[in-house]
Amino acid sequence: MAEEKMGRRARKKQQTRQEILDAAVQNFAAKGYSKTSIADIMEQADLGTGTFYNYFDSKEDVLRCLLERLVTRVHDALRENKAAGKSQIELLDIACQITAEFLDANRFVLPLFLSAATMTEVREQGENIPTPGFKPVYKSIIEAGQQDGEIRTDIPSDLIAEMFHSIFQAAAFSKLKISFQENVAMKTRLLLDGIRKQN
Amino acid sequence: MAEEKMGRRARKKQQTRQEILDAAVQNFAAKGYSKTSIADIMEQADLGTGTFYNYFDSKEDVLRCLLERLVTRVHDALRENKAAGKSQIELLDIACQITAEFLDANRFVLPLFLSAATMTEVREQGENIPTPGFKPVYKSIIEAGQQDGEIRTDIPSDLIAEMFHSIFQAAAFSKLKISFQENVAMKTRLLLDGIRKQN
Amino acid sequence: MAEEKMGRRARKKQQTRQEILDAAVQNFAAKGYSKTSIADIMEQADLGTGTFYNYFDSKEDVLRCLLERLVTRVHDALRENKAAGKSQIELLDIACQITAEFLDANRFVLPLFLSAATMTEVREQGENIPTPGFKPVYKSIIEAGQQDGEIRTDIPSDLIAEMFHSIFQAAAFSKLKISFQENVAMKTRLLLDGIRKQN
Amino acid sequence: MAEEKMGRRARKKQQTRQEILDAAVQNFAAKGYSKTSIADIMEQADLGTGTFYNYFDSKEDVLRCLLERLVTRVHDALRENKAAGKSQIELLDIACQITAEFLDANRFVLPLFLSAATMTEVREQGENIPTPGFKPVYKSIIEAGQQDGEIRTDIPSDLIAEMFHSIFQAAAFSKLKISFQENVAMKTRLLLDGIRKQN
DNA sequence: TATGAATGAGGCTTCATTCAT
DNA sequence: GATGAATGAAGCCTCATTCAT
Repeated sequence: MAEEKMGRRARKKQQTRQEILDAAVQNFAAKGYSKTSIADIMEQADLGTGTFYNYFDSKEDVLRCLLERLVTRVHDALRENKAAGKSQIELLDIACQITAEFLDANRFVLPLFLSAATMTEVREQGENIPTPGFKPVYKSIIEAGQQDGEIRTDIPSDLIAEMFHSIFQAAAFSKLKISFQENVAMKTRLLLDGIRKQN
Repeated sequence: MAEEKMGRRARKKQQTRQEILDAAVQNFAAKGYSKTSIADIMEQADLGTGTFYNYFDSKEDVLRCLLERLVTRVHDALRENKAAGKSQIELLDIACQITAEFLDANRFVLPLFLSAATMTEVREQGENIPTPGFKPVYKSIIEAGQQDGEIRTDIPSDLIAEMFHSIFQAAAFSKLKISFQENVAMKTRLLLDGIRKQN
Repeated sequence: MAEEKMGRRARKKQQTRQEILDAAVQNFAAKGYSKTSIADIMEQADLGTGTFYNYFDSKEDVLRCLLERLVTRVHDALRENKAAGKSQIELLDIACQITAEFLDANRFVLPLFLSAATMTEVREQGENIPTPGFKPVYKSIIEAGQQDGEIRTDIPSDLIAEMFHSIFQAAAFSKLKISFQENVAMKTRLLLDGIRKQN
Repeated sequence: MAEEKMGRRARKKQQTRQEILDAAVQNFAAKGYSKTSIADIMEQADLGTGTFYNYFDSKEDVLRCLLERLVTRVHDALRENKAAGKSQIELLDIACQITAEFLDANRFVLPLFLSAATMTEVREQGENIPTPGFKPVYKSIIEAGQQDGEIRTDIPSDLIAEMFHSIFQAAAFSKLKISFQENVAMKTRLLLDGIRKQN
């Protein structure tokens, strides 16, 4: 890692940046993105307002960072688990589980995720914020499953991937009194049964 | 209907109100809720800014109206179609179709629907704006299906209803190049297959 | 009186005007002048907003009317009582009593009276709203008293008149738990003792 | 004093705050409280509009500050002068003189003082803005005088204190062409003669 | 005469961003 | 790098006033 090579200076900088991100996350989670001001964030971080701009370009920049971070971590976690020779359906199940675990521990980003689309400039319909690589992970597993004959092929892989994506949305806003992870687990079961190739 | 009895004055008033709603809808659809100012709306409606407040209490009030209207219409449309003696699964299919049609014609409200949660005060996680009766419609059909033995009972009806709800979210943000209604149709197929009781 | 000669038309008009004044008075008394909108007044009067302008030029016009009315009535009441051959000091006492009675029954105008100065355009320092004839009444009695040798002459009559005026202000804002009229009575006693010519 | 210990930054901040207060005072004096906008104040202060909110919560907050400041200063000035063994009547005379001097140098606050009642919500009749300690000072001198047998006891001290208070109001709005301080002096003489115990 | 919808100027307030220290 | 005062555009909302019916 580069971290070890960084001087004290650079390490301190990283740390401050992290503190700002943490503060942002807490505020976003508590009040929502648009109701959170940069002053709010920096006060929480116990830093001067102006300092913000030494680390980020804008409030939106923070959001972008948070989302990227989320995606990256999920992506990595999944890659590790794809190793063993499980069936694709099993892999999807595991993927959902890992994602759920991560989101459960970082619940706040999901609202961000969802609101991302609405809070910024006009984008091409349904384009919202990039979130590079979140759906692709799922998509690639699904396509492998379709080639293996495990998964139905009458529905495009993209579309199925979107359904997996929506599981987390649906669970995030669920009114049910079960845990987030259980919630995701049950929804995953429904979906897995729906996509399994019928003989 | 009262409409016939209304004087010219009242009719004009209704019409203006509608024009404002339309203008709001166009702006919300184009720029999102929070990026739309009341001035934007009223300029689009070709009315003075202050006139807005002869019809609505606040921007949030407009949103509330739009959502209510959406829910009411969908609800009504569904009730009409529940008449014939179709199976519950078939009913769900029809319900999704009708909802999709409505949303397709009123696409803009879906972003609203989603962003509703984030634009106001903090609410209990997943509470967002009431949207009375949207999910309940689906839930009641599902429960009927569970009693008839058509639909699996190992997953709570609420949770299944949430998945139906999320179909529309997922379709709204879809990046695929197929039509919204087709998109919903395919996702519905996946879900219906997933909830069907296995023999 | 002209009232008897007025046709039904004119009588109705007078009555409407009065209703508006009453409504204004109630609102001013309850919320203060600047927090009262013309819409408030006209709603209270159960009339359309626009109707206001058939009777008054502006909100300030209403205030002017109310003050004029107050002054006129007090003035008249005093004139009637000045008849009998009382001493000037006694007359002043009576004058205060009548004024207090009137103000007690029309309490709301006093705040108006006081705020009048601040709520309108810039006026020469201490000019505020005309209030024609309120102080003059007192002043003329005082001057008569000075000529009769009842009242001290080392203080200008104007200045004494102002002190009488201020009695009502002081009583209006009094925090004491006695009645307004008693309050005025005691303050009057102080002042009368202060202006009496010492032998 | 903390002032000496303040850094340059803090000192500048205090100064800016003062400049805003001064600008407010000038505007209030010229146009009255409610006709003065925050933009007016800040333009006079040659600062951006938004800057106002770095120093005050609202326009009403400014008013509160000004009144507090007035009261505090008068209070202090009086305390110093109470030292020497003057009679209570003499003390009252001095008190009026000092107050008049202060108000003469800060004329603007008097209109504030008076208009305070009308510019905010309805308050209990005669409650207006706190103005803590203005009347109490006078009241305590009066009560001492009553105990010493200098001042008449048939009128409550509160009520007499209110009369002293009203002297400044009456003088502020006076139409006479004499100076404010002379005006107060004469009115004070009237009142002192009125409250003196008759043998 | 009565109406009340329409108006738009103007008030208050928030906040992302800059910049001198 | 850190600071936080200053900024001013922009948003929301109120309201006296007009005018067509």
